[in-house]
Amino acid sequence: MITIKEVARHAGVSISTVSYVLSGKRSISEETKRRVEQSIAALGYHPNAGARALASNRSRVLGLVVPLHSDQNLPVVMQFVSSIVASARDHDYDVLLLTKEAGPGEAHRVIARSMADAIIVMDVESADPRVPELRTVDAPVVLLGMPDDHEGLSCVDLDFAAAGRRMVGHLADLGHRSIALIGSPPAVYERGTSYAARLLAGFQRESTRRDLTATVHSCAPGYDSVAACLDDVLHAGHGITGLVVHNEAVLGQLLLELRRRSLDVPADLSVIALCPDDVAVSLPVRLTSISVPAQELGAIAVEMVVTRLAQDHAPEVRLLQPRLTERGSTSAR
Amino acid sequence: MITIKEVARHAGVSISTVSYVLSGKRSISEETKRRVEQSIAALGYHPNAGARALASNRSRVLGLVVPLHSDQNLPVVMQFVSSIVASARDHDYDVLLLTKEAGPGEAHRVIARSMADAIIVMDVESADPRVPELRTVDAPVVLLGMPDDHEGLSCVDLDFAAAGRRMVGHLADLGHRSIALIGSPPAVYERGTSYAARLLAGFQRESTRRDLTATVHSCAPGYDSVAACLDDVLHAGHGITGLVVHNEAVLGQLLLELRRRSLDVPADLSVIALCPDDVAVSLPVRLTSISVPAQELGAIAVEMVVTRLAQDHAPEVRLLQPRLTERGSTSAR
DNA sequence: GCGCCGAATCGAAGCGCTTCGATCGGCCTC
DNA sequence: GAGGCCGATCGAAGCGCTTCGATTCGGCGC
Repeated sequence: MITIKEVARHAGVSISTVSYVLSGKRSISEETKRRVEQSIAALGYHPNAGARALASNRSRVLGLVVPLHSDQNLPVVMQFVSSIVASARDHDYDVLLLTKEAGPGEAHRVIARSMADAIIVMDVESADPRVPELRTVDAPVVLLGMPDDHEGLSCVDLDFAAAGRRMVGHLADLGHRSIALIGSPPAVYERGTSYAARLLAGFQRESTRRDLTATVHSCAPGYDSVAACLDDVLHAGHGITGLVVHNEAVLGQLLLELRRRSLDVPADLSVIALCPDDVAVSLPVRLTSISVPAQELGAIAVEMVVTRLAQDHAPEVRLLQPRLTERGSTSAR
Repeated sequence: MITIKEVARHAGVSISTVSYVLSGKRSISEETKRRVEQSIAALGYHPNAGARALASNRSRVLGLVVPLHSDQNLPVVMQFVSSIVASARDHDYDVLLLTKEAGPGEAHRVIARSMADAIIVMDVESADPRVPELRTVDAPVVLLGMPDDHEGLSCVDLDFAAAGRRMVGHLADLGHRSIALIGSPPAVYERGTSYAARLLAGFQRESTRRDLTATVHSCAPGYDSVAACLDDVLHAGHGITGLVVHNEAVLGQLLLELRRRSLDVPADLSVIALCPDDVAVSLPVRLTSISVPAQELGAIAVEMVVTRLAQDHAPEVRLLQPRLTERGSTSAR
């Protein structure tokens, strides 16, 4: 193994000079810098991470708690992970993979052992049992998702309430007077998944404000339950003309079922969904949608963590405003 | 931060004694061990990972290269990751997340800096460009998947050739004389994805051996291309009665299309697939299938890596034998 | 009773890096 | 021309751990 000592000897300078060339924390003459860099390249030197961590008290590693057994949307989970890893690398951090399933103790462990400098937690729910534990972690923690009680913690999330309002507003602007929300399976609401509840609240608030007739239906995946749900929605007698869907798993089945019933989208029924863009464009009908900007949220989470590592900083909640993309699955009434 | 020094003082022993209690590398009297353990608990001591890595020259971290932008099967990717992380933790290792997308240099980097002790690479393809680079990594490397040229590298994978033979054999045993393989999209074969080619080879070999009429069809996802593919399969004039499917993405669409054509499974057509068990059971027709035993493969990969870390060990290829689960989607002819 | 052995423990030397103070010229100022 | 200052560099003290002798001590064989 090539050490800094050998680089120093090769370049004819002291160890500390090499270190300062690497870190840029003191001024070094151009000439010396060049020689050192040449030696580093010539010898193929790579600083030892353990030694660096020990001396500097910084591991340059971020702990990331990922839901691996998630019943949720895997592509979105992957998008988050991928943008977090990429952003972390941009800031010269590596990512240590912790699993939600292994429990909240993991975050403590890696921080206590100085394996990581900070923690990012994905898939945080409304009444997430991990939150109290996370509050006691002695390092910056950023949550992706917003628990009800986020006192003292930093969070990043889509503004689901705004998304709910926005989708209702979109339909209302087109003249729809009677709409329905097709939400997540009952289990999701019972679990108190934060975003589902927030979207629902936004949906209802805007419906009331706009004086629309609005019904709410939670819907389990599966051909039969989708059909049953649709029966509910359509035969409630409200003459529903607009559908807000917040349940990616059933989108495909729903559209198929509509087609089977010879209901045209958007002529007979306008449909707007909250789902990833790639899903919205790959369905039998291209859907007007709001997407979860996973890339962006991940990058923001990393930035928040990095900021807090540089200097301490009060906890902060950042809610990203939804962006709606029209794709023709909604039309004026 | 509590250090080993404070533990030693608290327990009234030397630093090295505490270290030996922790590592068990020298014998320590019961009495002393007890006192030290009490002190550790009382003070809430956690060994500093950087210091440990520096002194012992072992990070107790595994680098895992994950395909994050994979167009493949995300649930399976997740199963791999999840079993690898769990197995690693069982062996007291942590997992550093590296992405396939960031390139093969990442493996080099983390090893050169001693951030990880070994590397596990997922989603290795037939002519994987990463392989030559990986061969030069100065640490144990285990591949999940088998490149054509795996000289000097350790690999773990399902025996796809055996899986192909087994599925053909299953249909042949039931009396089918004319069968078809519905394979992956053309792109997968062009990319030379190892497992697709190996399954195909097994399929063809066993078909020949059993003297069956066998055709091969690659199939892109999407409602239309599935229908077109099915036209190909059925109207080729061979009177096909059995279908081997190695293309998880189209399974659902395929079964729907069969239903649309009023072809009953298994009365009119026997179908056997290679897909995860949960997919096999959640489709409109429960499928007889061979699954990719991701859990097991991940665990084996970790074990191989850990073994090679304990003592060096020649490269080795481990191919797991396929297990077929009957679910009634195939019947005698 | 002496030497020897093994079990239990200690002390100290690193592991490879960061960082703080000190040093050393050269140059500017008055 | 002395004093002061600043940029560039060096030396050494850790960071918290592992590990290799060395040491101590009680018991054992003869």
